[in-house]
Amino acid sequence: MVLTAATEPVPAARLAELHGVSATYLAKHLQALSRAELVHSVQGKSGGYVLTRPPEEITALDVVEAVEGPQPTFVCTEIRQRGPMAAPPEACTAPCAITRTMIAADRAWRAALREVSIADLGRSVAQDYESDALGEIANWLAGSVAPAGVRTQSPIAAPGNRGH
Amino acid sequence: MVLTAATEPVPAARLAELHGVSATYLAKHLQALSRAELVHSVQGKSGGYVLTRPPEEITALDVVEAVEGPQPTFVCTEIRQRGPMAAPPEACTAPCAITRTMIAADRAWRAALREVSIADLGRSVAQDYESDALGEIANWLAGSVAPAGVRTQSPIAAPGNRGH
DNA sequence: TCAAACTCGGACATGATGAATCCGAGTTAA
DNA sequence: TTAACTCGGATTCATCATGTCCGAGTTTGA
Repeated sequence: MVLTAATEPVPAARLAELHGVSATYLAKHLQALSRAELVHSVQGKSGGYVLTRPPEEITALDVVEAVEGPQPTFVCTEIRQRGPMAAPPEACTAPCAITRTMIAADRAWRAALREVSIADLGRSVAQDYESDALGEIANWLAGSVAPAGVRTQSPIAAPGNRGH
Repeated sequence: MVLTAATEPVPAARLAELHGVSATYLAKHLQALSRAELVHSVQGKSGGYVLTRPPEEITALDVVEAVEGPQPTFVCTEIRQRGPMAAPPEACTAPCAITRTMIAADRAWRAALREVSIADLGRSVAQDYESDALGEIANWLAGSVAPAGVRTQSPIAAPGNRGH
């Protein structure tokens, strides 16, 4: 969402400073977004990350699947094929009833995430704070380029910042 | 679902034998179902677990929330309140846009699970295998009561049965 | 042309959560 | 009264997510 406001490549370290989180860890997830072709990484001295598509064409589901993986959250262990009443393997070609239920719920979850785009999220925050927050962020990204040698240091991230 | 077919209390060990899984571990989750008031535990010599409600009134969501907990799967870490562009706490009374999106998806997931009952699942399996599977299971539960001392031993559960 | 500095990328420790287990308290049936 | 069998909570272990590090590659400026 921040990259929406940026006009030039933004380094991972800059994003981490903005959010007050670990730079190396944020980089890890940005790599996932890069693998998923959501952002394009440009290397070199003034490199960073850029969106590959307009924010209207990036859904929340795209982001979640990029970092969590596209595989469904429920995996069946086929206990129906175990124990004294085990069903024969040839009768277990299709997923079981419980699996079908979980898969259906999973689809509903993904469908809901597919409905909202990054652009939608940007508009939502603007409405929440009744100010052009993304514009201010864009300013901060452009400015605050510390002169050579002196780099603005972000405060230490609070321990135990369990994120998702 | 198995308890649907049973007419008498079923011990956790018996259920574990039927499914070919660890008895002690299955017991742990049955305790969760007991805490959630989905099953009632009767102690003593011929004790076990019994459903507290007719299977039509138990949804898949009830079971999932009983074992996973009712709290939403997404927790916000409030990174908007951190870093140089941190939003003031008084502006953060309501959940942020991303959190709202995740919560909405979570609701959709739970709604899908709420639509299917344990009774539905039982009918589904009967249809899947074109046989009264639950009836056969009920028979196995009633019979196969090994004479004193000799207890039918289930095969060792395959290692790495990662379940959900 | 060259060199230096800055970028991303994948490989490496650590901590927390879930998986699997054990033994004790309580109850029932004989 | 006793004895056996049940569930219940406290404990240990493995796995995954979290957090970190250093090397390969590229661009920019001199």
